[in-house]
Amino acid sequence: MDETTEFLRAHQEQVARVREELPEDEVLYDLAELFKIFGDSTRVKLLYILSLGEMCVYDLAQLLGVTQSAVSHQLRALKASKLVRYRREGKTVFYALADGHVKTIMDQGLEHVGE
Amino acid sequence: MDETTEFLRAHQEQVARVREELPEDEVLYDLAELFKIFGDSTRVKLLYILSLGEMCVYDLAQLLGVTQSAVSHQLRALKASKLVRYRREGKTVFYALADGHVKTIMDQGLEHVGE
DNA sequence: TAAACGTATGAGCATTTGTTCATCTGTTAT
DNA sequence: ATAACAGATGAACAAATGCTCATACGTTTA
Repeated sequence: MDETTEFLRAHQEQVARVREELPEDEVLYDLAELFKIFGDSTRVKLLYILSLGEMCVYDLAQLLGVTQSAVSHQLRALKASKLVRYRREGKTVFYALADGHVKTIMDQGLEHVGE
Repeated sequence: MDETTEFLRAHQEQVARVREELPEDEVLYDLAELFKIFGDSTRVKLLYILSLGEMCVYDLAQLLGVTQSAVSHQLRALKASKLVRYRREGKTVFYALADGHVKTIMDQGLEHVGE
């Protein structure tokens, strides 16, 4: 076996090994979908606000400086990803983080960007 | 002060308090930009692969099932975000994760999606 | 029951994003 | 020197995304 062939074989071997260790495509797809949620400044801001406590839609819109409609649309996405929960109190709906993962993920991110 | 006024005042107070606790807009913007990177299945897959060890562009393209060009474009984004580092060895360039944050963030995410 | 209020949702539109194709740069081998 | 190879980059295009506007829904109050 010459050097070139040996080189190619080594590559193929590594590729094959990694392919085995890789999670299912679907899992990584879901992972990307999750992070997509955090990948928008309106939404991270929203999530950060909710990490400080529950809040109603109107106040969220005020804090974010966008339409009530826009917030509502975003909250819908967050609900779909099970990142927030909500409770109704009369005409008002209060949103809050669904669990601790969200804060942990944001904190790790903030550490990376140097905060 | 009637009930309605009191209700409004309480809202305003909470909004004001949260506004103070909120990080700079720029920080949250950077945070979103960081997560945007993870919010694409090609890129998370890429990052996951690199978490298993360094690898050259060609092999990455093979594993991801996309063009060499596409991988190169993505790696460029990852470099810009300081998520990967690289070293040249002859004609080949090997990429690897820049630091541990990346893996931590992905692991938290995987935990959330239930893996 | 009708008006008012907070929230949700669909349509439409402008922007952003990810990919491929073609081409260019840089390194090695003949 | 030049051909061959690994990777980088710009242009162009299709698809996805986030916003606003208009309107619908659910709850409360007059």
